[in-house]
Amino acid sequence: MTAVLKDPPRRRRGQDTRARLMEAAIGVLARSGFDRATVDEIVREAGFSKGAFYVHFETKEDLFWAMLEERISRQQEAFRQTVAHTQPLADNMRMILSGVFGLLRDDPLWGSLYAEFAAHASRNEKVRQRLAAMYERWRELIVDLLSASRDAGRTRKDIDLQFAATLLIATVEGSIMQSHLAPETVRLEAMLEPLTRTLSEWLAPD
Amino acid sequence: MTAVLKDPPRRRRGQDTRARLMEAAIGVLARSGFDRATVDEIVREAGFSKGAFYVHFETKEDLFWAMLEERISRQQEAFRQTVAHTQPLADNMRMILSGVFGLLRDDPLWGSLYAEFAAHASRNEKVRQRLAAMYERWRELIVDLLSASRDAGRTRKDIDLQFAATLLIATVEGSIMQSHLAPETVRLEAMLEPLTRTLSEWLAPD
DNA sequence: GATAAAATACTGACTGGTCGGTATGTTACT
DNA sequence: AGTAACATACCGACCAGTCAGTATTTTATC
Repeated sequence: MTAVLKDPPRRRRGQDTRARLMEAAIGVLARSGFDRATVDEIVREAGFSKGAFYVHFETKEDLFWAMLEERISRQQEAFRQTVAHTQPLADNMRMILSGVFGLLRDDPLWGSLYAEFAAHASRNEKVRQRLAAMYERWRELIVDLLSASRDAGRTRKDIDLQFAATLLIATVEGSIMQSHLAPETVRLEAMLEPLTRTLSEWLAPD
Repeated sequence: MTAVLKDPPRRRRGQDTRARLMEAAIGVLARSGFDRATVDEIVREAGFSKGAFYVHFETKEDLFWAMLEERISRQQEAFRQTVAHTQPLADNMRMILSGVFGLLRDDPLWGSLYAEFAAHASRNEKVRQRLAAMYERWRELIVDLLSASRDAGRTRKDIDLQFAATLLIATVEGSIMQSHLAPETVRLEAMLEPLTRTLSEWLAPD
């Protein structure tokens, strides 16, 4: 029963209602979590009525899916654009990290939302698979990057690329997690340079 | 007088009840999350009635706190015991990692529970502070360990210990995250050795 | 060491409120 | 006039928390 997403209705009246509902939902979901977030609150914040909501989404769960997809595709797009093939690996690393960190700085709700996604994923097999696929895609992108760098002699050869990619993701995600939950002691901005240096050194050939 | 027809193994009362409620709650919370988990389901699973619940907990939120505290203290106790001061840093590292990983393997619900805690923390300032304090405690433990190792000349001196501790935690937590959400591609057990080696090499003096 | 009284542990029906979803009506656009 | 977008009022299911009563254990009294 793959819940097919409703086609966005053609925009007729006013602005793009669906987009405004989703934007409002970001705030409400981050503030209250999926279960506590009420449809009434979302539509109120977006300046619409409940009826409008059910024109654009079949259920509340449907909205959740739409948001997850939207966030994932946006983030991966940003990632892809960042990995222009700057030559030195360290520069690439710095650009990727500052890209990701910047996204979080500009949109501070993302951290809460991601925590919500993760929690949902651990109890909902479908969501979990979607997040797993996202990880997989990231790993591919990173492996490609490292692979090219290795072929150019800029990265040590005695390293398993899959493991390296997993470790890189883990490091970044774990750092984000800590800065999200303990911002008074772990500041992402401050970690950019040391992280870049550490990871680059690790990957550099002797 | 005449023996009342009651189950011979009389239920122990009080003390035991609270523990059994909490144990049942672990499963229900991991499965449904805090908001969807109903008190009725928890007490049913524990074999009690709703009234019993409210003898031992003031609110559902109260139960959540109790569980958070219990998990944190248990994990830190395990950690403290693991860091017996085995001499080589690599061995210590391996023991710590396999300790943490083992905890997760033996109790697979922990991953879901932690995701739940994190999600809650990002919308509840009190919970967030409690988790932040937990991170802080971990950092202290790790800094102590590294500090001792450095003094013994077993760890490079040109490294900021706070940063190193943050990075170690991030790496481990991020790995756990991935293996939790994408177990088909990231297996914790398989990461034990490479992780140990990588982290040890990074910290070792040239 | 029996028994009553008090304290404690637990039961489960009930309530008051909440909220996702729907039914039906209204407005704007073609 | 017909249709899609939106509004509003409503319903039924669900659920945290309460409370009055029951069961069991502990303490007090003789």
